[in-house]
Amino acid sequence: MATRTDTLTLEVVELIGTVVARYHEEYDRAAAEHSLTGAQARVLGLLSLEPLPMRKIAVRLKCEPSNVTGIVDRLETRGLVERRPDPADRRVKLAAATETGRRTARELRDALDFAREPLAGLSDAERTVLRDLLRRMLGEETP
Amino acid sequence: MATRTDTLTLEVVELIGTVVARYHEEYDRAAAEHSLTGAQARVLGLLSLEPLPMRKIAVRLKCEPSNVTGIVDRLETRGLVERRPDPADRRVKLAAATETGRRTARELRDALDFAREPLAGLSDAERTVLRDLLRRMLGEETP
DNA sequence: TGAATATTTCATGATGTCAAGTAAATCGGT
DNA sequence: ACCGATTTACTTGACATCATGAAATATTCA
Repeated sequence: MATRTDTLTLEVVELIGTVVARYHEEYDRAAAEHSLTGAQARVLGLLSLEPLPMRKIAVRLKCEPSNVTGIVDRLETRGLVERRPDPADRRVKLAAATETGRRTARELRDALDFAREPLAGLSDAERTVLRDLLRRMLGEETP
Repeated sequence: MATRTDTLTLEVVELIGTVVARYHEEYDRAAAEHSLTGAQARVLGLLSLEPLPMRKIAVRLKCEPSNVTGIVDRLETRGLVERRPDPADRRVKLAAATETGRRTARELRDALDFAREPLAGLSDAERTVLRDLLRRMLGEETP
């Protein structure tokens, strides 16, 4: 059984820290190429899949709804997103990506090669092992 | 050979995204328990290992030196960090963790169970595989 | 009608950038 | 070795973004 401080475990923890750092670097760099911040890119990515009420964006981002107002404001100013009324509930405003917004989101996704490219160096079998280990690490049961 | 969009690769990419999100949740939660922000906790963690000039902190954080001034200011106000002159170069200010700061940093590290605890569910052999796969993903050669 | 919900606005603080300023070290020519 | 010019380290100030929380408004629901 591993102690809390055995070398192997600490090594893996540090590697995960590096993965996290690398992921953010890549994400922010890709966003910056479109003059977007990380938060804006994240919201735009969500809205490129489907329109969402402000409330749900806040839940996904794990932040206060009042914060989302500003982020969507900035995206809307740049014509990447628009607010629509929800026909079913007049309290709700749906934020939806515009055509320009969807195009930008697509370019962003394509630029996010951080994980994809290095994974090309692994075989299918290795990728499968990695997937299963990550799943167990995250407490998801292998289906 | 994997295409850019094969299911397995996308699955792994998404898992890594989840790992990143989980990591930050845990990190910020642990920091918040000590009334620290993520950035403050990160700097305190660095300084608990060794005193560093402001410049080097900025390099580690990949941000502007002017930003570090504020973060260290706040840590200093709370008595967790102090600024010392560098005897070798009077332009330089060394930021160093105080005794209180080192204790806080230690508690923070102990609270960061995100990666350690779920890793306990993996065998030594599995951890070794995970370590090697992560290393290759990060482009580090296995020593 | 009264409670709960969705959004916005405002105040505040932390973080991030950039430009300008001060102090100290270093470099190059004499 | 000296001195002026450049570089380096840090801070300050102005400004944008992100984050929280409290209060205001509009709407829905019980």
